[in-house]
Amino acid sequence: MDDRLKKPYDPQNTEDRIYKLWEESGFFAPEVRPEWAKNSKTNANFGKRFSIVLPPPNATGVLHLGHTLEDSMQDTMIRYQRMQGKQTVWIPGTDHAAIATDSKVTKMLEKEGIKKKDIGREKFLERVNEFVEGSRKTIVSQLRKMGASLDWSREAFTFDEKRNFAVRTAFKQMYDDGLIYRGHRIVNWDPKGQTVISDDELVYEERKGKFYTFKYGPFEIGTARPETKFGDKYVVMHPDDKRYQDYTHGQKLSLEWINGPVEATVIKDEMIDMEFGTGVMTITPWHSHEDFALAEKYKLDKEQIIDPYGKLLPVAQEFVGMKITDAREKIVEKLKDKGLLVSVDENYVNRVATAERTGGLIEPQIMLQWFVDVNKKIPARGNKSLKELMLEPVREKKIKIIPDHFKRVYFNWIENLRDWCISRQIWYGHRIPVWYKDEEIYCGIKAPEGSGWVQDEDTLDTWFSSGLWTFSTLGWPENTEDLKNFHPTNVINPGYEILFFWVARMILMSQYLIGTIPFETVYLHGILRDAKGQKFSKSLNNGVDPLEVIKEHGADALRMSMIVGIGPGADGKFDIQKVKAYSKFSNKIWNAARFVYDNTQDFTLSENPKELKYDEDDKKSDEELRALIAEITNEMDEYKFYIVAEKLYHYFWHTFADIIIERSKKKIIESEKNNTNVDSARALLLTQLNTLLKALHPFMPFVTEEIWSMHNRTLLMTEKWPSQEEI
RNA sequence: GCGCGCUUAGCUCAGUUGGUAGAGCAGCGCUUUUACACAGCGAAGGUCGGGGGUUCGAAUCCCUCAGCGCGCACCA
Repeated sequence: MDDRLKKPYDPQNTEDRIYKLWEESGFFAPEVRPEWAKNSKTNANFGKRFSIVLPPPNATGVLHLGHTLEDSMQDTMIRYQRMQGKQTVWIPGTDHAAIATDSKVTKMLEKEGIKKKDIGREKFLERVNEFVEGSRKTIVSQLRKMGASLDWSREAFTFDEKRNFAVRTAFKQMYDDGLIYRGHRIVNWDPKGQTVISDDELVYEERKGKFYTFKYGPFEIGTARPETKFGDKYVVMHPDDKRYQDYTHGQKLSLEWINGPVEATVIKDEMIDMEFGTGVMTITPWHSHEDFALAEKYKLDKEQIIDPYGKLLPVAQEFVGMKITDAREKIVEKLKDKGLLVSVDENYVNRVATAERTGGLIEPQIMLQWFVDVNKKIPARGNKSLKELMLEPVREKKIKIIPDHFKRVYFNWIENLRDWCISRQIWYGHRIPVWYKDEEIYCGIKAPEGSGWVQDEDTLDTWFSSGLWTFSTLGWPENTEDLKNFHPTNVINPGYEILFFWVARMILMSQYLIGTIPFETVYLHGILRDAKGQKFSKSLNNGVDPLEVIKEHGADALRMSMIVGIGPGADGKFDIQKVKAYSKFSNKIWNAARFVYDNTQDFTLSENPKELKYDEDDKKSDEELRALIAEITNEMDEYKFYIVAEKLYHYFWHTFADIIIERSKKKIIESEKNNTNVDSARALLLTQLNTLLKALHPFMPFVTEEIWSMHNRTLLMTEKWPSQEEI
């Protein structure tokens, strides 16, 4: 017996060694394959391929437990498919996460007393790159610790040379097709981050504030934001509101307002909720999405009140230059003095929009920005719009979303989708490939010839480059072998919280740029929470370092705890007890192997197992395992890993160990007394163990590989997944 | 307001097309027998949120009520 087996299983002294073995074998890459897999006679899946791209972790930090959930699932998928004889590739990479990284490095510099603007764009970007490279290295080493069989030769970064080329190519094509346009639109301005952000990057928060009611000529109007009201010269009410039936649409009224008399125009529109407040409101088109829409509808004037720093403009007259937060009470005071304040509700709960990354309070502004038109018909794509290109494959089931109910959420989002604002006023990111010279505009993959051209200062929304990920990692826009072989990818495995951010954008980009779906299956996972069900967060200080868990309990145990009992789309709770339980299971497998190997010394399995004469009990056990294999193979194909893992656990422990091993003990003892032949019992033990090691390998790769290595020269990783007939 | 999900053992959660309910932890009892004592084995524990319906049969399908959670939109 191998000496290693004499002690309990020790993951810490095993895992790194095994990982090195795998990596050096070259089998993570699709080009390197075992002989049986290269042969159409021995491989039922000959010629089939299977690819996954890793959702690239943000290069803003280290991996947390949430990532290990994804890593465990995807490695299980890819190892299973590899053992099925398919040519598999799982592509690693990291995401530059433009705005998140930019704001993180900005904060780091601030701690050093350095202001971004003082060191300039170039120096700042040097610092960012340095930081990102550090994070990337950490992330890569953590993925190795998890046992992830990623093809490192294909590692990509959303902001490396090749991906930058892909981004410029994509941008130009969309620009030429009129899908990307520059225009003055109302956008979400983050005064803190000094950049625009997309609708999806908003986080709404409930805040208690004051709700004021003012006299506005013959009306009473309500507002939570008096500081925006200077320019208000349109007063809106519902056409069916009997209280105001004496006023007509377009009627002009002179009235006294904050800084003197104004001429107000009556607008009648059904957008008004008669039940809310007094049923009358004034509008501020420059600083409200809804008011903007109304102003567009009736071609009303729009006036800017607040500047990008959150200060009042000259329209505010005596309040000019004041911060809006400081001005608010003073404006109310003035209105009160003028006798225009009717009432103040102190307990008003307002939902305010904040920026996801900086926490800044969003101020809608009309600004010149770049947008992706989601409604424009595209002749090259059957006259469909991007919206339709996103809807179609999911509707027609070319893309399957697991769990199924998320497709309704997806449809709901697309139906309400507005044009996607893609320009950002930050330095870190893909620079917009557009140049200006006087009145001329040039969009191209390379800078235009000639002097005097100035490139657009803005960078792109990080999701623009992530949207290309399934094919930019495979070499697009070059028509590479990888692209031909591995796109569309088979499955993508992100958390449901990035269904819109990422999954939808990948479908958009792939459908439009290459005319195919990016993946066949979207397996959404949930959020991993702590044992109490709280989100992991810095403020709660409930973070758990995956490396510590691996060090103490082993990667296999952590992986199992991430898979068993966590259904698709369901949030999981991290409980160290669960990890401990699967660490015991690792040891159980180890000890069972010890027993089997101990009792099968000088015994080799017959080439033709069918010659074996099992007794009734053993025959039953043999059939039971075959049935289990058939069952779990189907379930693996249906991405039901959480069920398979549990079944294997249960079979190994309560059938193989409790029944088969125990029964064989009796037989072996008896045979020693009576000198009978127990080869069939030994054969059953060895066959069952081998089969179970193979079946467990995608879930618990380290312990299974280590045991396998004691009696086999091949790598378990490249063994053939057991089939019912071949056991 | 629109939509989605959840409610199963003391706790945290699984349960694939409807066919006598499962795991981990906790608790209880037993055990050093040729794998395994930081272990193993065994027993116990559930009217599957309430009510109604379809069915030979429902945790599973339909209706309804209640509680919890989430997403989207609006909030002048």
